[in-house]
Amino acid sequence: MRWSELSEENCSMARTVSVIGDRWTLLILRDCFLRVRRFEDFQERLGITRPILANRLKKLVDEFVLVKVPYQQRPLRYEYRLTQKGLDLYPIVMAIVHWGDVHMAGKKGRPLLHTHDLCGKDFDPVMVCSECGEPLMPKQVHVRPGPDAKSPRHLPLDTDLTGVRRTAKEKAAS
Amino acid sequence: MRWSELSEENCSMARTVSVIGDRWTLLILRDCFLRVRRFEDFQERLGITRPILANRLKKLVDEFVLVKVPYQQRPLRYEYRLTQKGLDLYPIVMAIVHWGDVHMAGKKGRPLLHTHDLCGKDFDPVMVCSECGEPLMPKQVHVRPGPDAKSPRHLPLDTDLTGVRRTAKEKAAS
DNA sequence: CCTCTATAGTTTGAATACTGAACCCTTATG
DNA sequence: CATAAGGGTTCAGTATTCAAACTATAGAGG
Repeated sequence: MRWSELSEENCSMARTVSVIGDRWTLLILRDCFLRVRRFEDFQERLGITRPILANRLKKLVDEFVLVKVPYQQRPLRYEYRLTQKGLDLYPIVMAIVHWGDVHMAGKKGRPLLHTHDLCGKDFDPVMVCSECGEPLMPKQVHVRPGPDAKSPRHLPLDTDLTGVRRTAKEKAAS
Repeated sequence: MRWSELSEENCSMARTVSVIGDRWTLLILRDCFLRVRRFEDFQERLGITRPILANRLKKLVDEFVLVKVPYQQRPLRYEYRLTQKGLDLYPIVMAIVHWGDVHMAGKKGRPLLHTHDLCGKDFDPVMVCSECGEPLMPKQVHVRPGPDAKSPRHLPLDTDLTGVRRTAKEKAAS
């Protein structure tokens, strides 16, 4: 499967991954949330090569995750800013950073702390259910086909979620 | 920068990305949360090539995100299961799927719905502050150096977060 | 014994993508 | 006119990925 085909998959994860599923893109987005906005700054901070940076920024602009905004005339120069679509990536970025804080931190602790202006405290991000507000546990969630369900390859419609997989033999028998 | 160097960066995002920052790895993990566990099943569902699948599964096992568990003897065969470290990736996966649902869905709606067993309702994942429980907005969060802060290249310690970037000239003057 | 099937990989050569270094363009400054 | 800042592009060499075929283990059937 090619990158270009990924975005046509009938799966929200595949479609998102077609936009941000690349190590450099994720690191660029991290820096965007840290208010980095200019080509030279991204390049210097990330240690990314210039051709790749140009390519990734262009892709993010094409996907409306970033916009180019002029910050000076003569010579005309642009900076890259998150759109609302880009700002909506915040939970993804925070979830990734938090997992790193918990599972990949060295002995000295975490590199960065986050403070919530609303309550004034250092916090961790927690993912909760929009309906009941309880933290989400993978084993307490199950999936079912939505209005746009159809891909036989990407929706496990014939998979029971109890963990008992059917063998080819069992499938053939049914 | 090489993949191998990424994991040594002084940044939780870079460290996490060194483990999961690859389109195939993310898609494999999605399937793990859908209870897919065997090589042939991943291969068929994802349309991934066999060498890459073997490589990515090995990497995830090396990182303790997955474990190989034998499910039969003679011939000895293993399946891949999420460890606790792997289960902790759930917020990342849910955040990615949710962004796709909101920003990349077609006209027909979303491919998959999620039901929360605790409250019985279809839900969206929401990221909240661990301290006050309010939903997190990027503009209401600021960062500060943690106990393991040090990388001059990856911590914006000299960046004011108001969006006003200093030019090289201004930096030189200070 | 011999072959076929199931499962889980490995090998191989061609196609793509990434890297590092250098170069290009515009305008301002000395 | 030379140099610098800022934002890219070009190019040759290296690394990754792809598709298809091949290997390995062991049970089932003849």
